Amino acid sequence: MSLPHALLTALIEESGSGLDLARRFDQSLGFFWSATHQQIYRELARMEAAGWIRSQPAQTGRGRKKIWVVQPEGRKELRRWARLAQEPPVSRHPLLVRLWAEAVVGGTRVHEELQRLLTASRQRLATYRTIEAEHFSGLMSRDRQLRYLTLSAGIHQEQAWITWFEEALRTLAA
Amino acid sequence: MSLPHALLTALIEESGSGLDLARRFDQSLGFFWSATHQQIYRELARMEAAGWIRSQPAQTGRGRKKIWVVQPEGRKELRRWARLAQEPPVSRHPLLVRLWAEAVVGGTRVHEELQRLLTASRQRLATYRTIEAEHFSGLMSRDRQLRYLTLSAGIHQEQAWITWFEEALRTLAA
DNA sequence: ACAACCATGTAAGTAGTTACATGATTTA
DNA sequence: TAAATCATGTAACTACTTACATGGTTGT
Repeated sequence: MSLPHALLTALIEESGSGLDLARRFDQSLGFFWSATHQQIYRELARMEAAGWIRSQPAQTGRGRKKIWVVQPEGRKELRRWARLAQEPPVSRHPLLVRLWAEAVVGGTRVHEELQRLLTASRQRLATYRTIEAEHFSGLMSRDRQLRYLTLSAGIHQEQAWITWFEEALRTLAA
Repeated sequence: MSLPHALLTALIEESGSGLDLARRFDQSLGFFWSATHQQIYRELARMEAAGWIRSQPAQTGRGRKKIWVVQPEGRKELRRWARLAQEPPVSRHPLLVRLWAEAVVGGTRVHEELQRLLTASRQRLATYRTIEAEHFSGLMSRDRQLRYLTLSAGIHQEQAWITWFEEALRTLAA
């Protein structure tokens, strides 16, 4: 599981509350990782129980904001995890099932869906390009280059999908 | 959820037992969808309860082979589902967290992991290319072209990852 | 008869999603 | 002071994974 380690990394970068983290995952980090606040709160509770993080101040109960700070044990755990081999996630894209169903039973109007997903991919790519131009242009430090790589991965993936969507639309049009 | 609809499509293509399906998902279908036999058996039971499929003959209990046949209700359900809009799955690749951790705490030896994943991607791509040459060469019928698209999606994805792995390795080497 | 394999299934646990509940703080 | 918003949390559910159990068939 990578979520707790994503949270540890985020908190080392900058301490914050559960909602702060949820917002960061919704915004800048969203292009390569996502998590809802429910998931985050549950995970933070587990991480506190494990002694990886501590809340500052140690308030309890609902509604009281907690700022989470990573403890030495948390850094140790992150270093341990970050050296393990991790398999790439299996991707199960419903569109591929739909395309297969089109081949088997037909009449699924998959053309429209391809067009819709192509538009969405182009928009995501445009967003990535904007972030790229604003935050990752010119000469970059090693640290900055490493951060850029996560964005670059998203760009490569979207580009691959866009090329494939176009190919698929040509196939269906023929 | 797409698994029951993937199973319906597979069974319309060719009726078979749960284990037959598991083997098909392990082999040819594996490059765009995967499911373990436990998942498949549970889903088949639900699909039978819904009246989408029926076993031929209607044997019960452990160890007795059941050949599943799609009922008219099942075809209807597949057609219904195949027209719904489906969002692409959010991809959470642990490697991106690791790369981010490398930027934040360092010392994660992510270089080795990138090399390992690059090799694995190259092997998968080679497998896809073999399937492509053996089953999808020359002029293809529309049906065949549609089936090729699922393989083509895998090829585009792997190529994108390979390009990105190489870029990431260059960045880390610098 | 018994080993190997084929085939179906149960149980327990992890991860993620959706819907809802509740307390605390800010602001009109 | 009431509404809006911030913030934390519970509950229930779905999908997937891992480990194990059990019956049936085939070959020696």
